[in-house]
Amino acid sequence: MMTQKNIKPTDSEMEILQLLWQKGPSSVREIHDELSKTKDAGYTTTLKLMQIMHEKGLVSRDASSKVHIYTAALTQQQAQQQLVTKMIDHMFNGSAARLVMHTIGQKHTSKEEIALIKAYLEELEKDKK
Amino acid sequence: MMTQKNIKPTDSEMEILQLLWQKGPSSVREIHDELSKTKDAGYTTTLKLMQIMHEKGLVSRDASSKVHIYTAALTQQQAQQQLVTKMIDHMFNGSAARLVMHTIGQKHTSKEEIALIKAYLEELEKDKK
DNA sequence: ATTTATTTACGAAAGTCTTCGTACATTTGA
DNA sequence: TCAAATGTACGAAGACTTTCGTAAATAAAT
Repeated sequence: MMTQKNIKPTDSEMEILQLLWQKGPSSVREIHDELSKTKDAGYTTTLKLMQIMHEKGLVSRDASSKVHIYTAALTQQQAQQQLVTKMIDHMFNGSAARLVMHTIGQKHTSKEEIALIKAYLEELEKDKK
Repeated sequence: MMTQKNIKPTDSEMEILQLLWQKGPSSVREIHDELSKTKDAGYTTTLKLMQIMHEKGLVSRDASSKVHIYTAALTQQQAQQQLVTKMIDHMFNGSAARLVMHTIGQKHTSKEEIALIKAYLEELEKDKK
């Protein structure tokens, strides 16, 4: 059996996935209300997007009651994984280290954040020993 | 004066930008030959793409001779920056540390890569002291 | 000089994404 | 009960992307 086709969410679909991860299984209404805070689109637009996402297998839904409830079909982990991997391959020549160093090397990475990373690295080392 | 409109390259445009960064200023022919190694599209398709990229301001070109020479209008740095920033904002809740830890936490990040990152962090610390 | 090859310009088809209007079904509540 | 509100389904328009065929200009070759 082949692994689920690698469907790439569009930006709009991504916004909806974000909300589904954040709020858990939700109705179109709930997603739409949240979405309209930052975006200007009609209700049926959101509905249609979510229906298409369902066709694509990006979300599953429970249609047992009138108000259908949608659930993300990917974990946030999986989606992040795909994006990061693609980014490393295409933009950073396959080197995770380059991505990391590029990211850290930005001025808006705070001292606290760097400390976090360092702590994490040290944890890693401890485990390996 | 407002900063150059934030045009987002499509995936196809990104492929061409990659090649322009890699090979420097190039003709359509050069880009197309390289592109066809991994992709199957006609010459005029590549041409059209690059013309559109020119309209969008993603590339500049020298049309003084018959064979136009195209140059990326963004540095690779700038493009990486945009992508990484967007990713951090949208997928990692604004925390660069989370992106970094997620990236390192993948099994295909080798010991050598991790060592590189550690060395980099230590350099950073030295500079700050 | 004239044919051949290479290149740009242009337009249009096919595909995808986003948007919304309209129709129909179901629930709510007066 | 039956009108109003809310929800889903569907189709189609408009925008954008990708693709390529054809025509016209320029350069190269014989």
